[in-house]
Amino acid sequence: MNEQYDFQLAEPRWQAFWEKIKLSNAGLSDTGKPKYYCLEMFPYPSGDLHIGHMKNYAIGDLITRFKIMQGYDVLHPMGYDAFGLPAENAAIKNGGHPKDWTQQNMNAMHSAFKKMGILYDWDRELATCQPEYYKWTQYLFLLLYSRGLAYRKEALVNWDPVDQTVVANEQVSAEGCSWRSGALVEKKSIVQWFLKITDYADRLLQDLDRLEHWPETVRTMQRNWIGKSRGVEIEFQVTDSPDKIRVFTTRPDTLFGMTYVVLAPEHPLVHAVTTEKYRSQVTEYCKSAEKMSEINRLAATEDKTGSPTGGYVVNPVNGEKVPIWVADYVIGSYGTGAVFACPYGDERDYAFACKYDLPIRKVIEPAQNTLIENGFVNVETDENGFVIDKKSMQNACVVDGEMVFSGEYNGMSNRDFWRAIADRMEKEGWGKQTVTYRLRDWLVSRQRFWGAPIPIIHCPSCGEIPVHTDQLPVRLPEGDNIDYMPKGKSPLAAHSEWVNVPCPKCGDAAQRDTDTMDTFVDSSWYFLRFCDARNDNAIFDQKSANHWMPVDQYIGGVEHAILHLLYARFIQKVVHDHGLTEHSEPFKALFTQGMVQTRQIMPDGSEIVATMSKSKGNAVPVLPFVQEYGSDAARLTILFASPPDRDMIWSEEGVDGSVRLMSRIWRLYYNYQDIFGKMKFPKTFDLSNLNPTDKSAYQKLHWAIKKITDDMSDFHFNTAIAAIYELTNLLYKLKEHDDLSDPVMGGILETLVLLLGPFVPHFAEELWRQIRGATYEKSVFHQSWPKYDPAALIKEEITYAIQVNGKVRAQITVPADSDADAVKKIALNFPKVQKWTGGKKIKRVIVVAKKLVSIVAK
RNA sequence: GCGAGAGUGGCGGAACUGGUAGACGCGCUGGAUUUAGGAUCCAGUAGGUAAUUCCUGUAGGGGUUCGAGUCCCCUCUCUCGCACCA
Repeated sequence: MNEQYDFQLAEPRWQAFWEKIKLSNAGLSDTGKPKYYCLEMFPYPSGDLHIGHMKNYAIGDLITRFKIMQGYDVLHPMGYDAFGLPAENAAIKNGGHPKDWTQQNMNAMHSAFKKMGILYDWDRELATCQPEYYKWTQYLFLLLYSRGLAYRKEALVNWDPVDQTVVANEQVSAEGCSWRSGALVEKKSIVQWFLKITDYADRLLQDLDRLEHWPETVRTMQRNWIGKSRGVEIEFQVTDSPDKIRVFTTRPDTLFGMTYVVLAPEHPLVHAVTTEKYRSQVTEYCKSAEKMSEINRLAATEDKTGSPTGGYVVNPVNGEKVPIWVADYVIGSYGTGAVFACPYGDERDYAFACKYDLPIRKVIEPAQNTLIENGFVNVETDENGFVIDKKSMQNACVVDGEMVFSGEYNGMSNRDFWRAIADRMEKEGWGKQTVTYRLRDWLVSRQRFWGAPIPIIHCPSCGEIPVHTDQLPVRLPEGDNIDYMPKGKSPLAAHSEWVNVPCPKCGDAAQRDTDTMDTFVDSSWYFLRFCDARNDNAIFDQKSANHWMPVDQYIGGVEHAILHLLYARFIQKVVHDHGLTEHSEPFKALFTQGMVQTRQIMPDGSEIVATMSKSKGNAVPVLPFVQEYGSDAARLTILFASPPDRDMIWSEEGVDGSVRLMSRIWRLYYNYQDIFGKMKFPKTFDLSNLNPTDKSAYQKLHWAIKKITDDMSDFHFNTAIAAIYELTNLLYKLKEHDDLSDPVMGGILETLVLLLGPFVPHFAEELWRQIRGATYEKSVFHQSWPKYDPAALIKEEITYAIQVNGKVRAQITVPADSDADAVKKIALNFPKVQKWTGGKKIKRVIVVAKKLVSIVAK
């Protein structure tokens, strides 16, 4: 054994060894081992792995190795989310085909993964840009199409002016910027492909309750994103017109308080209800509203604008005529694009009514004690319930109460009235209860080149014709005569020999659809493909999918809480409904790791903290770090630095501690190398036969086994590593004692290697081989994870803390089987305690078993 | 504005259902060994204090309790998500 551990030698050696013995290949044996599917979100092949990636993949590898040692048949695959704009932008900048740039990056990442020693089943490696993969993405699209879940329509969509393509709602930030380019999106009306995720809204919502191993935050975010609300749809007759305006509301109980109706500027009836007198004003308003939303969707909150139309509707409950307004605080694409306004009970309507001096009618008398809560001030009304001084209200009344000025319903609680009026409108036929979702259909067409072509042919006479599945994949053109420059249309459109094909149905001249799919489609099913990655005849084999799915542990960043995770759940459900898998949820447990950030000093001297990513230019690559300290030290540092779910600001400080720990452990084995090979070490000991030194070493080991095993299941890797430090520190102390015996120390060192395995795998493998000798051929990861000896955790003596009047004043150590009275007696007679109780009357003594004694003295 | 989470030494972070706050690590200080060390080992390290003493301390303020980082109320700060969703 060398005096020092040489990671530069050991790491490649054991990486090759693991590959040779197929340690990372899943499903090889029929030994009846239970399956375990561990998956990290696959990366976009941006070039090289940075520290943020490393954190993600280190966690996956840790779990994988831990589960292998626990006797599972572990599936742990890796691939690349390889379609996407950066490749295309690189092709524009440097020439060449996006394919080549992507392939280069994938090669670089593949070798980085290997240098990190992460245990992947490389036989299942995939890249979404390979025809062998996107063939099945296209197949999936056609499957959706055949089930009526993919359709084309013209819609006002989010246009990214930088990337020259549309993006989905989910892909636009709250500030109105595109998730990729960061550009402010514009609104544009284009014919687009959509996936009907709204059909699954309710199931996506309900099944969230079943995902008990998902973080609550992610479930809440998805719940909010789906945004289910129960309400009613009411139809209002427009006066002097056959038209009816349908509105959606969750507050039909405020119907008597309706004083006007509002249409969104893009509502189809705006022009029909507008009278001549208001026509030019309304047209002008709609135009400016459209422009507004293009310029800044943020602007609106305070300053609501609108215009009367001159039209009126009739309130079915009291026959009153109220004016129709058009205003952009109503969103065209949500609900019916129209609302009835009750300024009394809705803050937005209240603000609008104040601005345009529209009447407010009181309909709910809040209970006295709820008045102050909302800043609402009760106000005087005239005999018809109209508020006399609007401003004096200060705020809308959004609390529950009793109905007033609501005809025969006066005195009813507003909640009861809600149901009563809903029943009545259904009976009388002017309204019905409905459910509305915030979730919209998933817009999947992209006007760019580097994605899976949408496998549809447009024929002038036959219309949309899906490409026959045996004609898949619809391959992207190769060669270097392609102009990737974005022009608002996919570069494919300019490639005439690609576009022009005979119609599969009639044979006449037809054109391929030139859009490509959103890359989130590619990644919404890759976990299924991993179950059967080399299948040329089917998207995946049902038996394989049923065996491996669901993913037992999915690991990735929170940034995908809505986008990817919602899409993947949707696709899994579709595939399930199609009979391809028995599971309707893809990810049984989800762990969202915190992001790795960097601290940057800006040119103006200010400091910013930003998530590490290549596109931000602040990515710290892993390879130099790994080359300097070794993969094991690198991951140990990252895992020990903070709990994995917390964001961390990256710094290399701390790596010295990891290196130090490993060399300390190495020297421990170096010192004891003579005893290995000479003797066989017992696994457990009878504590009563051990001397105090042996005993405390043995007890600490078993404490550590328990601690590490428990922490591992809770993803508390930092405290598990702390336990390794503690054990090592104690062994260093004890080895100076003469009575530390070889059998005990040998047994501890044999077990410690196993505990190290998931954290520093190369190092552990090297030590294991050193212990077992050069002729030994098995991996440490074929050893089973150690179990703790419960007897070692039983304490014979217990230290009690003694508090006098709430302050800790002394400690006493008593035999573990001492009863409360005995402990109390010792405590009260303890000199240090008497110093504080002397001259006082003992009023109360509380003994908390195995913990402390609390004395109250006066 | 709404929703979620967080605030503990110089720093990263520990602390199970209320029970000795600061585990473990980084850094720092002192010592040992060494030709030398950014190697190794030992000791110390929340603040105050002469003290192996006592006091004060988990963003701030109140409360419950024998006992509060942990539970309750109020305030402040930060992060994330949604953002006129009717």
